Amino acid sequence: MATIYEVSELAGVSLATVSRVINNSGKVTPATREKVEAAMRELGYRPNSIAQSLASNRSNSVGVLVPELHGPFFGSMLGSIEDELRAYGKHVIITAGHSDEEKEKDSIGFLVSRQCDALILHVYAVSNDFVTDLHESGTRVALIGRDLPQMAANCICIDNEQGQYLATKSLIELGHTQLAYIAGPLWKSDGQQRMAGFRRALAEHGQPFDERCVAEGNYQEASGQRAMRRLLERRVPFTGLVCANDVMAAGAIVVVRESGMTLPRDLSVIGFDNVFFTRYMHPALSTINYPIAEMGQMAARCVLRDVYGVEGLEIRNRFEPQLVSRGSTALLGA
Amino acid sequence: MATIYEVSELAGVSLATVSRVINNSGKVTPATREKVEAAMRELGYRPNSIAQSLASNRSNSVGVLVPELHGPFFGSMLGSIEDELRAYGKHVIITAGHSDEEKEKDSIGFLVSRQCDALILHVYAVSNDFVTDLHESGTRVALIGRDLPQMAANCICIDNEQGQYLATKSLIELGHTQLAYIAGPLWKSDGQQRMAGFRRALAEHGQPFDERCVAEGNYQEASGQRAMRRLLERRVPFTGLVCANDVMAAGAIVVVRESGMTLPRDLSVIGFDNVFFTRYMHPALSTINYPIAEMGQMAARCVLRDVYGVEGLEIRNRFEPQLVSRGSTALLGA
DNA sequence: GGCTAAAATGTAACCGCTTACATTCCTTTT
DNA sequence: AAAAGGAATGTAAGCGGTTACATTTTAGCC
Repeated sequence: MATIYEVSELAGVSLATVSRVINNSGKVTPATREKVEAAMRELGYRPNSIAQSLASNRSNSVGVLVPELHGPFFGSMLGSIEDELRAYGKHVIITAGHSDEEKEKDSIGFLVSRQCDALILHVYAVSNDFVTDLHESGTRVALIGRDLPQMAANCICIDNEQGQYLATKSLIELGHTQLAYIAGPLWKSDGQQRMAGFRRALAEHGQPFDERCVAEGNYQEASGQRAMRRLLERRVPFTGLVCANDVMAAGAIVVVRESGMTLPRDLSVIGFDNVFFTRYMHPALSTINYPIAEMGQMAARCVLRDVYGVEGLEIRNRFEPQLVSRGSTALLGA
Repeated sequence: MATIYEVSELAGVSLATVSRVINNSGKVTPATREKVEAAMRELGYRPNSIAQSLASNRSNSVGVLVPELHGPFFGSMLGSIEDELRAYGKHVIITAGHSDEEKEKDSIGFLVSRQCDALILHVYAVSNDFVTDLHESGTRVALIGRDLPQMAANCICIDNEQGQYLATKSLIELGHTQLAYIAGPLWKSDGQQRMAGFRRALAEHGQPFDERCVAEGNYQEASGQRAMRRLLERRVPFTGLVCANDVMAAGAIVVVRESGMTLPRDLSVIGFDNVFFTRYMHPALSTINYPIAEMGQMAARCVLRDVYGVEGLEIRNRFEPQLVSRGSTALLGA
């Protein structure tokens, strides 16, 4: 690969001038600009962005850390982040943290050492303090799914508690008085918040909370199946099932059908997230909309604004969950 | 961020020695290694990987280019690639090409200028010659979904024609004699191959090919819906629907239901890809297994073997599509 | 202890680019 | 026409590492 040196040689100018035309910085006579561009064309020159980063101390790349790459949820987020950043010529380095503290820290370390100009994080395992420390030590961070007062302007979040509350309330309003809940992992903040929303809805409508009607999962499909089996084994009857995410709901429904029930006649099920495949399910899954793509876009815009000085971007930090009623929930007894 | 210079200062050794302990290269006395490690710990030192890349001319990162980031298909692929590479300390830079020639070339250029040690490509728009040129010019490339004789050892592929043949044959064997086909984009090679498989199955079973029973889509859901509407409008009756991928099948099924038909009684539908959500559909979608995650893993292994000299990896270049029969297809009239 | 070879460590050039500052070249002004 | 000032270009010092090669230390042996 040709270097800037060869270009300057061929064009008969100095390194600095070539650099100026590459970066459109400083003053360059149209004539010499043309000479340089011709030389670059002739050599098929592309600047070595590693060297650019090292010299300029910015890399035009932003690091993204998500829990998982597979599955429906984070793909949407990554897609919107890449789209938004790419429109401004920035690029994306992606790592998966697998909700493991070591791995999350390791990934962050990698992204930082990789000179990412900023980080967009959707993390679970790492503590709030770790994130604020990172932020306060000068690393530019946008956070999705957590709200930290010290860096509120860079947090993009949604009210999980309220979302689960809405979901639960919708079933109660359909006449269901016996509800079961498949919770997310209770060591994760959103898992706790969603559980709290479930309980609040029960409490507000004077319904008792029964531990036997709750099973904890880990947001993955198989855990939804296991949770459903456990719920059925306990033989406490219920007519409505609230799930902390769509994927577990899909898993649970497999088990529901295995045991001979029909949706929504024998059981109303509601999920959470509104991932794309919920509308392919039959009956289509009722759920709570979690605008993850839009949230990713907002995180990207935070970065564009704070780090790259792009102006005039509309940014929303807080999103409201919304009920999406579809065929999987129905009036009790209908 | 501390630099190697500060570490050497604090440890009272030279830059070279610090570099040696970082890279475990050359001989270092246990005592001085300990001194250096202590200094690194004290300073919270992390090597600047940009500088390492520039100096050593390798970046320990591999670039991945996929058509899209959202959707079920490429997420699986990215997940397995990241897992495999990460196990060897390599990292992943991801870009989306959106099946557009300019964007694909631009992405490749970026990844190259980013000093990626290798590229894993799943591209559509760019020509075969472009890829082989890239390969022959010394860029390390692993190709998913295309088979180029000049670089067969670095191609990971599957027989699309055979897959679509199997899908079509399965419907014929269930007694269906009137089949419709929702094709993939016919300018993409896999779109053509799948179409060819559909036609071969018809021909082998003495069934005529009727253009009115074919509608072209672009692999996205909405195009599946549109295609289905077109097919219905033409009023040529059919009892079996073959789709070039699962996502379009899911879209088509929405329209099927809108028009009052029940699956699989009134229509048998089969997809292609076996993306994860097909088992959540109801009836679950029959399809052709396309082991995209495994193929991504193999591409990663190609890179590990060729570029990083990892030995003893089992690598498969060619995969066979397999029929997955589920509830969306049934015996005609059953 | 003195000599030598091997092992450990140090020196300095280099990777390809950016950028502060120095220099040269035009214009303009008087 | 000479001086002044601004525009264009050039020079060279980094950015933070790696690595070939030089130098020093250590160890082994007689």
